[in-house]
Amino acid sequence: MDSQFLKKVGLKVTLPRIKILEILESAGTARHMSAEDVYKALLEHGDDVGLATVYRVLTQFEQAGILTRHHFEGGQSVFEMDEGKHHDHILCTKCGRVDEFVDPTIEERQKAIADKFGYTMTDHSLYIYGVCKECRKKEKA
Amino acid sequence: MDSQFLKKVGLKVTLPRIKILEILESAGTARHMSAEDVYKALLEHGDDVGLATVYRVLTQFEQAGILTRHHFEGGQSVFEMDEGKHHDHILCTKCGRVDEFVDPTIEERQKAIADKFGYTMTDHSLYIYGVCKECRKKEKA
DNA sequence: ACGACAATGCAAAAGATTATCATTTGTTTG
DNA sequence: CAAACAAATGATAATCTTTTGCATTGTCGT
Repeated sequence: MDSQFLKKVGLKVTLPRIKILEILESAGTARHMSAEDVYKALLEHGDDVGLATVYRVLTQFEQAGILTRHHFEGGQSVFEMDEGKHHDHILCTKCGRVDEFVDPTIEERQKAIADKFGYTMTDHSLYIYGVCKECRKKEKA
Repeated sequence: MDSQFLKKVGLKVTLPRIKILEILESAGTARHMSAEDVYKALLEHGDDVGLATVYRVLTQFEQAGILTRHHFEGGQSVFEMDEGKHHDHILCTKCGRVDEFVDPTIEERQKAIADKFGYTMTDHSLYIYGVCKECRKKEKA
């Protein structure tokens, strides 16, 4: 994912956009970041980017298909790099841990349901909430 | 759903709470209301209830299990009376129409996924987004 | 390098929700 | 049934997230 990519989607190659891409790409396990998260990460790296720009760029990246925006419980949107493969999420309500999964059966059923109700499905979101193994251990203690 | 119900869940029987219950019960097709929606409906009925109270009461009702809160796309929370039977939603992104469904296969798969990842499932939310039949017709025209 | 136009930063604004606090209203008790 | 207490309300301010306006700066094609 280099700067050529930005041009391809009609965005100028600017420093803020490059920095934000770097943050998102290097996020590793913490792939699910809010705008605020990205902003803080930028500051920690010594990159001085305005919060408004972070919001603007994340929205543009979403529209360009580079990112996916999720609405987890708790108000703010979180973003993650879109690596081509769609997936859903299961979240721990205690520690915030997020795991990803794909279930072909569920995908199928969803399409069937949309058909049955006469909808053309454009999108869907499935979040499973629960308590992960680690947090259950802690609770007992 | 009478006032005795409120007492049972530890809430005093007050005018605002009764009025809000009435609005929710009589909502009919428009069962999915935001706090603002409820507030406006109250004003239209000539009931003078503060917006803060609406938010407070809706939250209390949610905790009491009378209501379910949903996080549809678009920022604000929407509430609906909980009639015992769990269901998921399919929404039209053009006109805002909402339909409800239950799919036992999906429910099952979700539990299986939670197990597989070591989670104790507490909740889940599934929203299918699409364009309904009516809106497709309008678009062609 | 120049000029057009997009992108940025800052601060103000907007939208949804929550907190504060003085006042009012249910509920409980004598 | 009225006093007494606690809970609930309403108005407003505060908070939090996100968006917008606008002057300034940076990109990119020529």
